Amino acid sequence: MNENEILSQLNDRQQEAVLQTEGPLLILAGAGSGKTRVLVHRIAWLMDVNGVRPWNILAITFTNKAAEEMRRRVETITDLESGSVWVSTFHSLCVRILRRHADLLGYSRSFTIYDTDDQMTLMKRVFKEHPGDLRSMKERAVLSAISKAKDELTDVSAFRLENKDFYGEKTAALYEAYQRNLKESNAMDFDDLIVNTVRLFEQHPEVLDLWQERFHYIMVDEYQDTNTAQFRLLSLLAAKSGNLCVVGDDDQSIYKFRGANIRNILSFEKIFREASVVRLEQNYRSTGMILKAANEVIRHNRGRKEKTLWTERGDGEKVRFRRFDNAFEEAEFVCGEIASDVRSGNSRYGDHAILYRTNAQSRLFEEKFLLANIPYKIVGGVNFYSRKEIKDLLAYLRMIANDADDLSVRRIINVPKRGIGAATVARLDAYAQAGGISLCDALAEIERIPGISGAAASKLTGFAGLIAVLREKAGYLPVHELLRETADLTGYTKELELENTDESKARLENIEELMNKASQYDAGEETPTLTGFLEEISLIADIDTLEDSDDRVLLFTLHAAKGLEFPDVYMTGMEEGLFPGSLSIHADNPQEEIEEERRLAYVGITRAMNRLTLTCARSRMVRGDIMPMPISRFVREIPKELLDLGSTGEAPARRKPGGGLDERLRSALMTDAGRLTFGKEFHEDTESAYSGRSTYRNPYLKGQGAAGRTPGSAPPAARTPSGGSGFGYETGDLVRHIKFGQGTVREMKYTDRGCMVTVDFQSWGVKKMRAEVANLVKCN
DNA sequence: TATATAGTGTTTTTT
DNA sequence: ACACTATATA
Repeated sequence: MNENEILSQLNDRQQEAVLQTEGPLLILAGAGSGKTRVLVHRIAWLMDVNGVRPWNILAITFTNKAAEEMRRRVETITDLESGSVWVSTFHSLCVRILRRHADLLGYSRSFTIYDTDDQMTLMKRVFKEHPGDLRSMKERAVLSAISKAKDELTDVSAFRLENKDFYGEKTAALYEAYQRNLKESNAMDFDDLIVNTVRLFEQHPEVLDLWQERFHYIMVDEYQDTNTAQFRLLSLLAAKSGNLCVVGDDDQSIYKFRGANIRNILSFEKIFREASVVRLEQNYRSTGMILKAANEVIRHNRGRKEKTLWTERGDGEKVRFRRFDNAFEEAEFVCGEIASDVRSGNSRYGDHAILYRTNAQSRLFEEKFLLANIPYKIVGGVNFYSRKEIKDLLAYLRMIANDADDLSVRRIINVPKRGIGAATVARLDAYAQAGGISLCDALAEIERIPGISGAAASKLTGFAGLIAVLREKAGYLPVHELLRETADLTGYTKELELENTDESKARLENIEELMNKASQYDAGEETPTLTGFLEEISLIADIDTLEDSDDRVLLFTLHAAKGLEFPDVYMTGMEEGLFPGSLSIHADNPQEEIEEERRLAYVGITRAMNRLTLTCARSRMVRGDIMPMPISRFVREIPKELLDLGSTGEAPARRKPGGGLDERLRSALMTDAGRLTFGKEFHEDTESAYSGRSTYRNPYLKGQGAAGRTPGSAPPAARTPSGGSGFGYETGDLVRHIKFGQGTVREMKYTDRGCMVTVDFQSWGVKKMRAEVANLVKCN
């Protein structure tokens, strides 16, 4: 593109940001103000107008998905091959650098990356090794102290100097032991990736020079969420060229708990004194009502850079607020609304997003969507890669790739069960410790290990042999085949097959899924390697795998939703104690903590393009008991004229505590309203979902029958349950469910909640569900 | 050594 | 509510 083409697509402020290519630049970009657009056009300008070579440009994004998106957009507007522009996250960037120079820091290039679970396992081990009275300390707390230290680039000796009290000293000792263990295992945790890159640059000026020469122009997205270590990294890289452009919004800083340093943005101008500042305040995303609500909420924060977003879009609909008796009804409402929206043809499932504060809240929604056969995807939450069977198999791969990885060896030395007990492992470990060698190395010298008897020794030899075979295969097999061999040769698959329970079947499915991912990796990479595969799955988050093309309702935590936008957004669980969470309300520094929560609310509100709905429950199950939940202060901070309170009209600002008769009547009305939506219309909708638009593919079913039924084959299914079954099937019939597959109807019972049908599914066992929503289809 | 059971604590949020 | 740990038992 030429100059005019690039500039014509931008407003004045955006143009300013693109034209200012030299020197430090801070772009204060409000939510939805087109910051990605600016970054993309800036890259295009650098390349097409200024003639900068693509490989001299580095862009850092918050997620891999954002990186990919940016690369794609640059690709479409530039004349040049943009492939060699580096667009990556901090962590991926650091790994790429470290793989090249790890030996300078005393690591091998095949170092392993430890995730949060691995960190915990390692810390538990460190606790055990550590004599003395650590009983009162928690691994979690120590890990978080260490992580915090690393975010601030505080090494063990500095930590020791800063923390001289009893617990400080203990923590310092644990920090030291933890780091030693990591290094001996040739492993780094997430924080180490950043810290070690900084150390590399500081200790090896020639290496720093190399990379400074490479990156003449550096751009950083989501700058408000960088921590001290990341900022140091940027300063080092940009020290020579001085061309550092950061884009951020202090109002969207929501990762303080992870070390994000809001000072980085508030004082950028002080640190880089000749820095230019550009403000982007025109919002292109949301309607006026939504934007006003967002402005009103964030206005309650002190210590922010004053700015007010505006839009040329019209006011649009008011922000809807609905309150329900419990979380169950809240979920029914949201589910029913989305179902009827899609049925009416106004939107697709993928236009809707459900946001919540904690991952635990997703379960209720999941249940509803499952029963209603609405395609959905929960992003984040229980990580696929943290499932036991996945971690087990990956542990095998890791020990193949990195023989110093004792943590992985320990994990799978007796998995599946091969009769190697704790006592034997302890002796092996003692021998390895004494000789200063890894467990793998010790395995090669079994005959010399004292105390290991004939039986135990032969079992260990067998294990060592197995590993040797796998290692040999790793030399020539692609990753997915190596994975299959591993699952077979170790007997892992066999064991699960023999177990033959619902759970073991699900685990087998997961293993299959892992192999699929490996195949995808093998196919998509120019030079696939085992290390590369392991690295990819450690650094790729759930959100990164999201395909825009598939049409499903998306469920996120508010954190995970950052940087995304949706036409129709539901913010759920708007309750004091949940959001803002009780931890922040009762913190030592409530003001600060609540402000962070408020920024989170701001992020949530500004995700919405056309319609925003806030919901909450009067009572909610919290850790086992039912708690009364007041309406979130963030709802109350929105002026009433911006809110649509629904037909039952509960004014959030003056709700009577205790609830008199009035209140109870209104509750009842509210409940009914929820039911109405859910009952009649809902059923019709699930049918329309079945008969066409849905692209939902059930991951639990393979091959035929995995997709929804073909258009036109929907059953006539009368809704009135009077007389016969009224559902197109009866007791004894073979039926099919989209998730559970085929099963036999055992019982049909009519209650005041409608017809409850009990089905004995072939691969899931007996399930009881509401016939109205189960959408069972009779098989012939 | 492996398994069943009772008891314990735990959670915001994530690369 | 749930997962994880320590303990008792075969």
